Amino acid sequence: MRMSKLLMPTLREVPAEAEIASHQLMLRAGLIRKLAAGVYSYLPLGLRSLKKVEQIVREEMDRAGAQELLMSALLPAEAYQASGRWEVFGPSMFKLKDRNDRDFCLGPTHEELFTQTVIDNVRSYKEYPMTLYQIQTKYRDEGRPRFGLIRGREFIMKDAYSFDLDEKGLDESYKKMYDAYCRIFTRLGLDFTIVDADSGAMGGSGSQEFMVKSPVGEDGIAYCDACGYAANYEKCECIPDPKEQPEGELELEKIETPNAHTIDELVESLGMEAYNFAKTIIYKADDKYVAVMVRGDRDVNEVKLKNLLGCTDDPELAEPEAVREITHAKVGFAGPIGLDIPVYADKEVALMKNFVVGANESDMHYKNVNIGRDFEPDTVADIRVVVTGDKCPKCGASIKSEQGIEVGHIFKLGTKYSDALGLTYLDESGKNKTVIMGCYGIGVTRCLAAAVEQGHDDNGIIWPVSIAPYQAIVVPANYKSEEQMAEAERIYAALNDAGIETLIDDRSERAGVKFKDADLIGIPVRIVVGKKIGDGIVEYKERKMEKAEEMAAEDAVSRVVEFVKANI
RNA sequence: CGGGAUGUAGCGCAGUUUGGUAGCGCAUCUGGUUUGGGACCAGAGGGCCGCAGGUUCGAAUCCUGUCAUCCCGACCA
Repeated sequence: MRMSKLLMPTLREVPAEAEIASHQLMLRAGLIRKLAAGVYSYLPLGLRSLKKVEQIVREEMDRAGAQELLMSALLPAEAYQASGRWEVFGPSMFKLKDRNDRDFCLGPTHEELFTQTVIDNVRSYKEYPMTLYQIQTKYRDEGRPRFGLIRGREFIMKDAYSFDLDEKGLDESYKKMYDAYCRIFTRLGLDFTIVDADSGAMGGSGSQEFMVKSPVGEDGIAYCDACGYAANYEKCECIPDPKEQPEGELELEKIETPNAHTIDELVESLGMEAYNFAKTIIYKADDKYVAVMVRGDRDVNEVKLKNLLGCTDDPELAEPEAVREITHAKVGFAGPIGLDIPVYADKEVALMKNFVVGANESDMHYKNVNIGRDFEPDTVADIRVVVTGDKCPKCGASIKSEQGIEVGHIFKLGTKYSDALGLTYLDESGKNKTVIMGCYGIGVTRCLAAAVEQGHDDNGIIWPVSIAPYQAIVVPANYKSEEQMAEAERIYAALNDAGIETLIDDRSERAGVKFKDADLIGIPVRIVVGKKIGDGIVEYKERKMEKAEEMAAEDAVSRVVEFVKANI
């Protein structure tokens, strides 16, 4: 491609709206332009990279035996009504009406559609197992789109769904997708981590996320260097840390704690450590109230709580009025003693002795509280959030944490949608059974952003060869030199003939401008035709290299071909 | 959805406190000089100052409303 004809509006200055590297660079390099919050157009260079990501995903899905199809993005409401998700999605679904006042939406995800497609079109159990996928644009009206392509309202996703006759089949289908995902992210040049993820209350038997470690990631990863265990923060199992506990049981005491309604204030006024307290927090879950206890220096993990309670709605903090009614006290003085709602205590609380809790009376706390003597929790379970330094649940070493961008998620769905929509089959003995599903997503556009987030320096993007918009660039340093231009053209033609996707910077710009742009758009390898062309010498430089190397033009061409073939 | 900030030329910004006919840098166009890491000189074009009301002789500037964008948090099938 001739850059004199290429729509590549690079920006020298950083657009004010972009906060993170990938967003800034994708705008500056002329890959994307914003149309509205979380909605972007792809310009030629951006589209080329996007198509390459899609193609890698497609090749690996096909290799794994999945079949590609394509659903509409515009969907009638009925598609989501049977599963209840027309309501569940709420405001995050883009809803619209047609001219006859019929409800439609722009599809946020397609479990129902795939399930229905299989119901309508698969006739015999002999057709299973089957995995179907599509690469398609999704719409979610996010409360807060941000970070460019990392969290948009319109984005491209590869979603796949497996259909199996039994659990064993699901395990096999899941494993195939797992392997395919590893290949995909490796080919995309991403440095990724696979973490155990929450599989939700609907009883899926497994779920893993593919994370690209990055400080701008929105998900927390807890991991262990010693044994390789890694889990989503929400999912990571917590090993109780007993701290030192006093011997014996002291006498229960009610003490005045005026206006001390936070742990910090209690620590301050009583001169004790946060881990001598137990917080009691009133949650509302599906219109029922429960009390949740964690140690003073811990936080409640609402995902674990939700799974424990098995509620449909996410648990949320009870309204202040409800708290006052339940505890007969101001907010901040709730405790387990004398409460008439179920008490769920974290495992760590069960290990505590002579600790402090709210007294269910304004400005009062109990001191020297002991489980068994003063109250009995209805349930003891792991309901806190993991913290750095916790013991690894697998090997006991110290847990570390990092942020990650979720680029893929694989999930054993089970029968949630096949039950809801009635996807069954008759087995060989004529018995009616439910098809077991898995679902597997990859954020295609997000992968593009993640690749830039992971591959850039001060000068711009550093694309992996596999998804670079072009693989090589030829730069004649002085456009007024006929000799340089002619030789650049010759090299450009040679590279194209060798099957290398090549740009030639034939613009009448100064050399500095061309170098800056080549670096900014991140082309993996560059040949500069300069003054030494009289002796047949050009410069060869990979984007990652510090300095260019001089060599004969022919050698540079074969070096580029070699480099591209080795790194694709 | 709660908290905060910002909307002025394609991009980055000043001007708003104290009302007086809109400015700088980059980019664009023309001419000239340059030509290996975002050149220089001279000239030119480009604005419903987010939008709608209001106050005023007069509003980018003051008041009210509204919309949009970004940041922190909540939420994220």
